[in-house]
Amino acid sequence: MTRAVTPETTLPEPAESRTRDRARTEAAIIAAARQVLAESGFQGFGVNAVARRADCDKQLIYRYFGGLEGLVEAIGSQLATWLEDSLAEPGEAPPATYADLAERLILRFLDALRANPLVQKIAAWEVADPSPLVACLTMARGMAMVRWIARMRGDLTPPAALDAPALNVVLIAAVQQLVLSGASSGMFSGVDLRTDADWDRIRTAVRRLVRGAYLET
Amino acid sequence: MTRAVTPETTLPEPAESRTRDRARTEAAIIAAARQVLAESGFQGFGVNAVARRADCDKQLIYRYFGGLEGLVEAIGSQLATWLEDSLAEPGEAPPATYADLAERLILRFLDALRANPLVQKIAAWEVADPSPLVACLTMARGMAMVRWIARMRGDLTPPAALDAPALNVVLIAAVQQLVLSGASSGMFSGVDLRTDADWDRIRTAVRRLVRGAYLET
DNA sequence: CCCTCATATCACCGACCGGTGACATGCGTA
DNA sequence: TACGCATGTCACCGGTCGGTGATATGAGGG
Repeated sequence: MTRAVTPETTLPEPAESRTRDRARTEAAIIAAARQVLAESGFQGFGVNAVARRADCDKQLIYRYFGGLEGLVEAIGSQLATWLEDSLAEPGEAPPATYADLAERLILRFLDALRANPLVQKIAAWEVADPSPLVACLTMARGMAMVRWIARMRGDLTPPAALDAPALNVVLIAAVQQLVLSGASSGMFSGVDLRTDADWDRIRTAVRRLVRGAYLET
Repeated sequence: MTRAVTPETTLPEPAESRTRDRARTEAAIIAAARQVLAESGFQGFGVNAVARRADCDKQLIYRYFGGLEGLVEAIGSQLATWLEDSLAEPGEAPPATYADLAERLILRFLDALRANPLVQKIAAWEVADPSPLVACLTMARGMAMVRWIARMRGDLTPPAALDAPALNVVLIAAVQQLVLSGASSGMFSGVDLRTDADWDRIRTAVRRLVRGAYLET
């Protein structure tokens, strides 16, 4: 025991110290941030938690990203493209009517959001804490949504007498709220949102609402 | 300066020291808790913040309520009755059809929630942080909702072929998400939610959805 | 080979948090 | 009047947070 500073207890692998590769470290930090956010939500999302998860010093977050702000921006820029990919369905026949389009839109969004804890946590973050930190994420998510809708719409036009954007946004909002509530508490307003059968009820109701709104004279 | 412990700087009114009234103090603490929650959200909702706002020592929160848990329960028990009162409209003609009932239900809920920052913050809390602390609030809110719906429904019965609870819960969820997003960021998915005109768009869309779902053959 | 600099780590700071024990004080009562 | 207890106050603890300056260390170029 020449140097009794007791640092050896924390170093099981002293030979392989560290890769010393900035790009790799940055990627690890971003991945850690996404994991922390997806698992713990924006509560407990901070420099310390991300650094712990990435197994590096938090100083690197400040050096490479300029703090949490820059890190969140980096996540946001990734998120936009990733979200669109997650929503797109490559070999799908284009919808025949606008009601078909709207129905497919809403139900696809339901499945995609339900399968994505990270986006769920971001959406919850948006409503629970209107901090400037989350503004870029909100923006990225919103732009991805409208681009996806525009691309999926193609040249279909909604009935002129209807406010299709308002109708769609109401149903999108419904899906988002139900998915968030289902993920957090398993129900909403007395209706269970756990099993696939529960969600089939919701899907049926959504279909009914879309059909009734768009197909009626 | 006989006792130079410097406590005089913090006592501008030494004569009126304090009322020494437990019931009054408890009420002040509950009121402070509701204010903190309504203004700052569940972030920054803690013993220290509430005690500061109530202008008393946080020790009293532990003594009188057994900690934050008991305080939240006290708020929850108040909330249930208060919510129902806020939603009820005394001298209102009963709805003629189930579609009328549903439409009135949804739109009333929209206005009531939009006017209540406290309930908004509680709703946001529910989806953002599924902690046991908020469970009683969720419960109180849910029970108030179903009682209110049952009381408003009277003896009207929905069309047998429809899953009315599912349809209603979808629209209630939509309203809640839109109100929360509007309050936090002023928009949702690219649609503005600030002015009364914006909300009239939403109301029209909701009406259209209700009519289409319930009145169609 | 050595020097340099980017990379990574460490130690520390002030602030705030939830929680608790000890103390002061005034009200009701014996 | 004097005591006891409920009410109110204060100081302190351990812990975590965001943020920063100083320092080690390894890779690559002269």
